[in-house]
Amino acid sequence: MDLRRLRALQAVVDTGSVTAAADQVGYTPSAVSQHVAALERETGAVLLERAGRGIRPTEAGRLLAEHARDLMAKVAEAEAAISALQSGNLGTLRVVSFPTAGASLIPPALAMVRQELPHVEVALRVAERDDSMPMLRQGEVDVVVTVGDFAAGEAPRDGLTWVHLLDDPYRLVLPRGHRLAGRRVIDLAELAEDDWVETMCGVGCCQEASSKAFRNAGYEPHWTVEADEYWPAQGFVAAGLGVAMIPSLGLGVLHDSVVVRRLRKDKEPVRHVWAATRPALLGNTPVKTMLRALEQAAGEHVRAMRDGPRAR
Amino acid sequence: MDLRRLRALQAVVDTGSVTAAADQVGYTPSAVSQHVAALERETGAVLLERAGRGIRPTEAGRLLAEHARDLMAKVAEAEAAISALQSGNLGTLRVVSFPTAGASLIPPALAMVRQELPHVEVALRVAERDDSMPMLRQGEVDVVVTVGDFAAGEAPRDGLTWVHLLDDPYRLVLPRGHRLAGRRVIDLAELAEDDWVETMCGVGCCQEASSKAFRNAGYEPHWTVEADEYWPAQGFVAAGLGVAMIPSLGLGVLHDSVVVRRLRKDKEPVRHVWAATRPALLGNTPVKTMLRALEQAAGEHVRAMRDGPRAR
DNA sequence: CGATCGGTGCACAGTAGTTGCATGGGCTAT
DNA sequence: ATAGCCCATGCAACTACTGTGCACCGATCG
Repeated sequence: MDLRRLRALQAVVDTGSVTAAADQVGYTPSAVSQHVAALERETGAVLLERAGRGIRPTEAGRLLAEHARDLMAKVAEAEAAISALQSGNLGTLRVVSFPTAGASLIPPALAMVRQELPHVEVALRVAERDDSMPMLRQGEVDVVVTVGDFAAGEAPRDGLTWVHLLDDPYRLVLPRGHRLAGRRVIDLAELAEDDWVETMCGVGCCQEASSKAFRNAGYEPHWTVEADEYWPAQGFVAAGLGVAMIPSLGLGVLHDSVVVRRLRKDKEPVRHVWAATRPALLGNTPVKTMLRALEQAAGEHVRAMRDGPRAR
Repeated sequence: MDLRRLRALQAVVDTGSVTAAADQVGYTPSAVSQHVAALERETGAVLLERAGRGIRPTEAGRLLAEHARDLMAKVAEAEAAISALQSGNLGTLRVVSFPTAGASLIPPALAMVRQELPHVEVALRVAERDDSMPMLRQGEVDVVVTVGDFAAGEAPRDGLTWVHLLDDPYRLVLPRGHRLAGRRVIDLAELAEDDWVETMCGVGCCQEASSKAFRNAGYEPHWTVEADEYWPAQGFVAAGLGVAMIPSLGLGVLHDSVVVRRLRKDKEPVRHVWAATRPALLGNTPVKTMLRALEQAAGEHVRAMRDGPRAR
């Protein structure tokens, strides 16, 4: 059974004439007649009978035309659904991010997506890179926001599409009364004798940059307490348990009793924050929108860091 | 949008593999791949993405495949409906008959149809030939049972299909005490002086044969009362208002006080009773069944007339 | 690292679809 | 009654499409 034939039959039944049907569907009367003849061969039923110099649909013809109408409606429905999905009026966008981005980068980006594509459902999960990348490759999620060990412009050619979001610099967090609190820029070496609050953000892929910075400064810091997140870490600093080195994305909210200071530009450790997706999804409106939103949110974060009164 | 393509896509999404889908629908993997590619071109959506050495359907692919499943179900539904209609498990059979057949011929025929095709609706109307034939030609009804002015084997070539059912002989109906009531066969000429009960069955096309018989007998009968149907006419005869000539089909029920007698075979007027349908309907199971049933009912009526104890 | 598997692109063969034209039946106006 | 027109259909020719076979490429597995 062929949709064009059913369409032709439906037109014939609707108009009551082969010629008018031909006009309607843009064929010649001959083509319409042959389509109906083919349907009659396939179904074994007589669909039209001659009536005077025109034709009249039989009961079978009317019945099949009725079903054809149903089918056309279903086809239109399918097309509408696909085009809705294409334009982002439907579907689910599945995003995974690493924990810190989940606080400062994702919320504004998601807000933008939800505003632009209000009918898209967004499913957000938080996971480290070792978990999130396989999920992306296996098609369980559509967009991953993660820390990469490669700098901007050095995206790996691994079959995925990488979008550089920002280089997230580590900052020093000092208690308000710290001897270096008055300085705007601090060299890591100056803190060799201080106590340190350790921050274990999950499995520590984001620790690489910071530990390298300590190696370069020539000492291993003296850890006092270990915080499992960046916000409690601020509390430990405020309580005087030590100083901490925290990436700027982790400083979205600040404790009253701490100050944030930059490290010397040339020795400033950074986390390369990337978004990744599968190339097949680049035509996907929600994915495109999300990537755009992430870039914009990242840009705004960078601007806020540069201009912000608290140097965060 | 093409059903074959949707079918291919559905198979791919179901099996998760182009090759397996090709096996399922009986194509080569290349053909399936190209069908999906065509769908992607038409919809502008990516339906499949490569995953390892296989493929994985995208959200759009799954969505479209789901709609394809719906469509296939609708197509199967349409095919089932048509084949049900073909086999006579569906639909409406519209029959028109002349009044007398509506009493003796139609009921057993309809009973047979309803038994053989219990799901077919039957719409029965009663009309004279001048009304019923246009109805048949215009497609308002499917089968007409009527009195024809042509004998068996002389069906007109008028674009319709005619089936001879029976030659319905006129009978004499006499009151029990009539002077000729003891005879089995009567010559019409013997009743020249009797009073007659006239029977006007509608517009009187069925009167032709009887009036010709009177002309042949050489007299014009003396009409006393006019009955609009055959059953009341029996009542008039029973009441002694005269004798009547009534076709055998009109004698399905007999009044207690009348007797039925044959006319001389060579002068016996008959009504040619025919069924007609449009040739396009000859493939229609209900129509075929109805025609067969009518022939059978007619045969049984003829047998009953021949063997019946009351010579009707 | 070679072998194999799965998917895809390309050229070709076969088939189906579309058109234009001729035919035939049926209605209508003269 | 009849000529003319209209509508549907069959036929031949051309066109477009579809399916196949083969080669290629990337990915996986031994």
